Amino acid sequence: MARDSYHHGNLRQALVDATVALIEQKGPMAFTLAEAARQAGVSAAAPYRHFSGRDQLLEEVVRQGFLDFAARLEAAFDGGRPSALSAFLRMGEAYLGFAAARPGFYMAMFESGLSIAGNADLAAAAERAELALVRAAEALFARLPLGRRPPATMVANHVWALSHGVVELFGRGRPGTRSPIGAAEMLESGVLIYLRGLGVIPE
Amino acid sequence: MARDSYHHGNLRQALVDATVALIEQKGPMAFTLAEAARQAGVSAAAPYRHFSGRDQLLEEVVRQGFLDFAARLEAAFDGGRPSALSAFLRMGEAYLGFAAARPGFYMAMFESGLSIAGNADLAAAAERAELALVRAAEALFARLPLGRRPPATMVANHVWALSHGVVELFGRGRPGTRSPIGAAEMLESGVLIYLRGLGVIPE
DNA sequence: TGTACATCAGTGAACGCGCGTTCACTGATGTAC
DNA sequence: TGTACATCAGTGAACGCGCGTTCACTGATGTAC
Repeated sequence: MARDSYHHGNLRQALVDATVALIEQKGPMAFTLAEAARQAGVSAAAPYRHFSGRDQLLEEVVRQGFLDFAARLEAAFDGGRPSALSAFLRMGEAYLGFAAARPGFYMAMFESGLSIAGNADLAAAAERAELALVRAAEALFARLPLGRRPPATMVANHVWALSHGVVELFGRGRPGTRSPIGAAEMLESGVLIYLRGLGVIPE
Repeated sequence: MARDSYHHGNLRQALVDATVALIEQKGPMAFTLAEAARQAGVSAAAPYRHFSGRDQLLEEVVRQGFLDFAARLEAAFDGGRPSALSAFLRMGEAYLGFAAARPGFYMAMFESGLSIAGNADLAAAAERAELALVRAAEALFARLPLGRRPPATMVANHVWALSHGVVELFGRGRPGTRSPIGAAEMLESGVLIYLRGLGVIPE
């Protein structure tokens, strides 16, 4: 953290890290370029050597966030081993794990109000995450007869929405009434009921 | 809207309305007391006759939002007529309907970062909405044998989380890839699959 | 290895801005008689 | 119905603040010879 010379060495990434820490502590509304620079031990003008401005720094945070997010989802799925179902549930855990371990990234990605569609890099990174979810859903249906397979994109979207809702409402005690049941159990039970409804889990 | 005298007449509510409109247009981060006052056609100091400050105005918006939200959910459920299932689905529509018709309120309630637990009035209003969901879930299970009824609170939370996720991710095209299927269809299909998984819908 | 010099990555002062909030004030309204 | 007066709900000027951004600058680094 401490500067050992006039040059910082890795200011660009240090600013990204500071931004994440700031958002984690005080929410995405509280992030300011000036504060991020201060946290990185640098003058308020220094960030302009690496970013065109406040917005571009935030975009870089979101981009890195989506890449890490996608990587975690992919790693959790692990090609669907040992079974597509267990891999799918592991992916749900990874979703919550990311939101819990990197709340600053998660908030920047989903709560900062930044438009993802407007930036090609961001859209690509977000799409990689979505693709991981869709592939996992497809694997889940691989053994079902062709005519009985639900649309994988729809299923991926349902599960994403449920996961996101659980994070927002119960992952950080948002709507006053913190649920007695933890977020992880909440998501897993919900996904299991949903998959039973799809006919993926017999009985 | 136009002032016809020195006294505004209903400034308190006009400020609430202006806040909602502002948040709707530019997101919860962009709301400022000064801008709300401007929109209400009043000096920047005037709001202090009705609110202790910026935060209290936002709290009032959230409070009114939760009351309207709860009222809509209750009205949609309508005592579970004609059937608990159709009433439950109607309630899901009402959830999305509120988010779509009053996005300013929805954003203030769920995206402004305001702590609901810290304010007794807000907590009460939010609880009324949650209660409506729990009651609807209970009605859904009324015909099931006692031993086979799922915990209504869990079901209410699952559905709330799914609804919220759908609003956030697909209701306003958040994560880049606006889904081809609309938010309403997305929620209804998800809830139906979930309820089938619960055994509420036979087949 | 040494030197000259271009380039890079910082500094610090300054700017204009809009915000939240306070303050003494004043016009409008409501009430007692 | 009129009048005196208290109270209410605004005004407008002022404040201190922190922000985003620009600018000329300078110290550190890398490279050609």
